[in-house]
Amino acid sequence: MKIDPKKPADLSAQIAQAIRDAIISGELIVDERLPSEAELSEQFQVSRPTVREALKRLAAQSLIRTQRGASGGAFVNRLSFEGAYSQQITTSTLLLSMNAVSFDTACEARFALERACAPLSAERRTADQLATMRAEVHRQSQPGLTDEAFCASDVAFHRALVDGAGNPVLSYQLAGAVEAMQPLMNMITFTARSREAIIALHNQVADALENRDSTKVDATLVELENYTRQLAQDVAQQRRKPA
Amino acid sequence: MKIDPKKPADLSAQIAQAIRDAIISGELIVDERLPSEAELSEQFQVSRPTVREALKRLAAQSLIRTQRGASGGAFVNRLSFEGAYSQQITTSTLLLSMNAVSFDTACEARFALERACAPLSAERRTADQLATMRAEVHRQSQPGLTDEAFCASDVAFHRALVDGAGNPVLSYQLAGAVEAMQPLMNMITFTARSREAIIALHNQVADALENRDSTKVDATLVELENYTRQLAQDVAQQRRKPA
DNA sequence: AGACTTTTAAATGTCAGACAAATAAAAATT
DNA sequence: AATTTTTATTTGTCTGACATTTAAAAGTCT
Repeated sequence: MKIDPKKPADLSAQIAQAIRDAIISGELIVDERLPSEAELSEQFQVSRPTVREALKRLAAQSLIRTQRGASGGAFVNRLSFEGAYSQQITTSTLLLSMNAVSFDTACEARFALERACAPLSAERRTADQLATMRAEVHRQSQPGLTDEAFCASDVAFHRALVDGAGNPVLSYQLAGAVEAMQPLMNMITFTARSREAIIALHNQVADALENRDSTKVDATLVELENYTRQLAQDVAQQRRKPA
Repeated sequence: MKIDPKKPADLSAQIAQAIRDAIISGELIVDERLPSEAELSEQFQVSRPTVREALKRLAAQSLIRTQRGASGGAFVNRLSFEGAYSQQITTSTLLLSMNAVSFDTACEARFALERACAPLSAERRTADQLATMRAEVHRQSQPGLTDEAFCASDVAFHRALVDGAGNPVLSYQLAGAVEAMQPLMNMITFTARSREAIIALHNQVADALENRDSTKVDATLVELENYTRQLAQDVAQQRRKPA
């Protein structure tokens, strides 16, 4: 972890990469304390501000945390699934908005991934997760709900479905795909009738999961995907000619 | 983007979050230039090193890039799918290794996601992607290949399969799941016989994709998953009692 | 006037040294 | 022995300076 050829790019980036490599390779293990900023600046032969910039880079990726005080310092973080969600969601959201990903493309990806979870979820979903889904469907049926709140509840419903698979790796990967859709979904105006249709399909999904009928879950998700894409298409068409 | 309550935690983290929010909300658009470090330090009423630490945090997430010189500065990055891969893979890899995710769990997630791509890939795969897969299978059959090289080729094969779906969102989400498995796969010793079996299954997948037979692709992926998990189980068992 | 060279100014990258604040351990006191 | 005080360590922040890079402005020559 000492390598630092003086030729190329920013020192702070190089130092961050060196420490990052040490973490990935296992040279630095979870909860291990890095040398103090003063020691690091000595070790890498750079000033303390430069070391600090490197450490901030790592902190931004949740690879380390810092603590002030006598026995403080920078410590290697245990990267948790929960903590990785937010970053994953931020990145996914920006990817969609900055690259002008079409609603269809995002929607296709989302439902393809969700359907991948369906068989596992039908097999393993807990009563708790089923109750969460029922509760969200109930919320969706409340009058006076804003479109944003409806979408948020939709996301919560689908996350419960995904979590039902009982596989943290799947939940992590899916979080980005499901949550990143929310800004796109928010562009849709949900009429009373379209909400009714979606709620009905959500209820069918919940019913099928309750009966552990994975075939039915899959079929209903296909229906839901088609309906959602149709809805988005209608909204887009209406915007083109509002008359 | 001016809010900065002086109550709580690190200033550089707060400033980074304020700028991050501005980017996410679209207040700052792609390729737009941020105010100079001097201006930002004035605007936020902090010193330049503090501003710089904030900017380095954002640079670590590829949200901005910096350029030196007269008309240089910090610019909002377009977050590209390609660029997001590496971060996604790094995070996924660390998640698996730091949380002691079992081989079975990771394997299950990976194949569930891949099977989600299979129907789309059967429909849309290009001749080019098929050729890539054939080439990788051929590489896998070469004698004298190290286990690492075999695994790397395996990853390349599966990435071509995923890319065949022609959905960049899917490719992005799947990259993490597929590549993060590599360190786990590398722990397996591939005998000549097991390589033969895997290559045969890979050929079946390629054949099915060539015929656009999504049912066959799915069935073969299930076989491949079962075989892989069995293989890992055997290795684990052999390690427990090496006698 | 036009093409080339030189200068200049603006911006990031880096450094040095200092002080503030938090925190845990050591020392002192009750 | 328990509590309080002191002390040392470490991160967080500030100030000011210099180095380096780069594009545009100014100058120079043909």
